[in-house]
Amino acid sequence: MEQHVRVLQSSPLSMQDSLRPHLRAILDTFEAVPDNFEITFEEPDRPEHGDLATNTALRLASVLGDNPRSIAERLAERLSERVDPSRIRSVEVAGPGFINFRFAQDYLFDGLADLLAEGDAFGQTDVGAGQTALVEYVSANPTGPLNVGHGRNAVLGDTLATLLDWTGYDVTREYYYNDAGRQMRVLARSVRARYKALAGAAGTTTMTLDDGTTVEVPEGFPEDGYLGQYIIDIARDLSDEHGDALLDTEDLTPFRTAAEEAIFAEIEATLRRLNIEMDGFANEQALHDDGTVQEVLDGLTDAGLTYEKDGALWLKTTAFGKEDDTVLVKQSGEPTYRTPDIAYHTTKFERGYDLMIDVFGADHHAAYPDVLNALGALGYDQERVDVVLYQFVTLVRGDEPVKMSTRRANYVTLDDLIDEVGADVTRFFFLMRSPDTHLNFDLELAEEESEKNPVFYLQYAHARICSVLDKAEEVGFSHDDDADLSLLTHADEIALIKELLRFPQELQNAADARAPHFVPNYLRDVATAFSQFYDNCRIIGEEDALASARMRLALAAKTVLKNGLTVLGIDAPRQM
RNA sequence: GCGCUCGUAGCUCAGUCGGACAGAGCAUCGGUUUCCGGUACCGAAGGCCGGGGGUUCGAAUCCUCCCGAGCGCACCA
Repeated sequence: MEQHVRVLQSSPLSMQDSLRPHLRAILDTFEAVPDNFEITFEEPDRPEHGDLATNTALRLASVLGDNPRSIAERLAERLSERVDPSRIRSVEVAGPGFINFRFAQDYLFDGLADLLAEGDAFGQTDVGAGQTALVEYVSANPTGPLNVGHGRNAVLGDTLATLLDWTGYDVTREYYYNDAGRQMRVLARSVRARYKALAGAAGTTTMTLDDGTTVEVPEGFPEDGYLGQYIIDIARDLSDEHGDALLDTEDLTPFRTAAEEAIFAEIEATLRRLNIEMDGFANEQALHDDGTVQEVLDGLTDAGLTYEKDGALWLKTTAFGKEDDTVLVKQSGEPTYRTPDIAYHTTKFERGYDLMIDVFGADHHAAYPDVLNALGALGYDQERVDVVLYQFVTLVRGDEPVKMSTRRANYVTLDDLIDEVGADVTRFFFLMRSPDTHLNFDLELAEEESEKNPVFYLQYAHARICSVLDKAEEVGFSHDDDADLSLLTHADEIALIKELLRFPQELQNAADARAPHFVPNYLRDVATAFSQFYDNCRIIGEEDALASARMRLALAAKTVLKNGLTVLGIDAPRQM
């Protein structure tokens, strides 16, 4: 905890924490104020409203039956007597009854010194210390290359994991896939048909797709088989390795295994390009093999939540408020995807995670409540599972939507996207919007390496600071850590310091709200504040003491940009 | 029909405990450089926050009804 206090010492969060007890003590002297009255602070939008504000008086008006302005006056007067003048410069009543606080400059300089001392670790907090978190993401079944939607999932999940890591959690990144169901069977049959065709053991036939067009496929190719070129490549590899030896085998296993391995290798390679490395993989088959799936079925049955009908086993989801019950085990004896999914989640609980986050596409929204409710029925605390849903991605090029057909596998793959715009831009564009909004990914804008492209604005600011610091050192200036930071009194210097000190809180908010997009938005503000400072405050040419102090401030800005981009998984280049 | 997400400037979007005159980027128009990276900075213009009703001292934010968009509503995942 000592670490936590030290890290946050300079941020507005700790200022709130230090002001709150004072205000609480004052409120305690008012009979009518309930003990559980919540004291809240906000960071005002406008500088003339100070650095921190509270609406306490406004909210007490009805409770006390007095006008908010006069309540505020009384509170402010007593607060002024209590606060530490080395941290708070002024306490004022403003507007309808807000109490505005202004930070003392020494408080800012101390914060800046702390920031510089922490360096690469600045921004880390330990509010999650001692807690473990599992983030499940990507979780695409290995039936083909990752698409653009998987990309949003992957980048969101990865960044959420990093955010939790930076806020103190012990984080595990996990990828779950279904390797036991129908999809993998269709995949194996698709490969087998291609393999037979390559060996000359199958003729060709035509198949009509949903859009009315026809394609040539081998005889025996599944109705809903996978049409991509990668299937043929896998078949060819099998043919090279085994010759005709697999022609007569009825067992799909060699085809399935070969496909799974080949496709997984591709998926992992794609993820690696995006700086994504999973800690572990979990698969459905293992849950069947070790009996977890059966335990779940037994548990739900013991809870009285299942029944048999039409040869299938049903889950009474109506008991959770749904319109219809849903099938757990099909007539065929095979479970639906839901059942192993519940089983998988029980393994997360059994492994003892305090927090479990699932990243799912919007198309899952109807399904996950069943999983959560089933977990609740099995005695697990569903509050510990948090589902982050993201809306779909549309690729556009200027005004033109990019047409895609999943069926034909002629969609733009995630690899194609990375080839076209690069990993940094890919990550940034997926992260800069709220998961809740439908994402328009503009390839034209993404490819533009100019000021129009927000990721370059941040990278440019970082590169520029590196360049300026190098130049200043070349001509004989230095930024010792004993520089006198109190020389930084220009309005743009103060504004930049305040912006930089918000970083730990900003990461905290992003982690708490599961909202990675807070970070790109914040970093843009940092880059803007730096640019304004840079425009109005020279370094080279100033007297040594001031130049040193400004170099320290530039270094601090560089640190925040670098750390922020690191959290986003994006490179912070020294030059563009 | 039901459910989820969304509807904010010309475009793409912030605004996540309801707060003080609604923000950013791009696009448009205008300005800034003897000087550290102008891929920058400053300014202007641009909004009945989809619409109606309600709660509140106060609503883009909460409730309700309507309109519109996307996604779901499988013994597919």
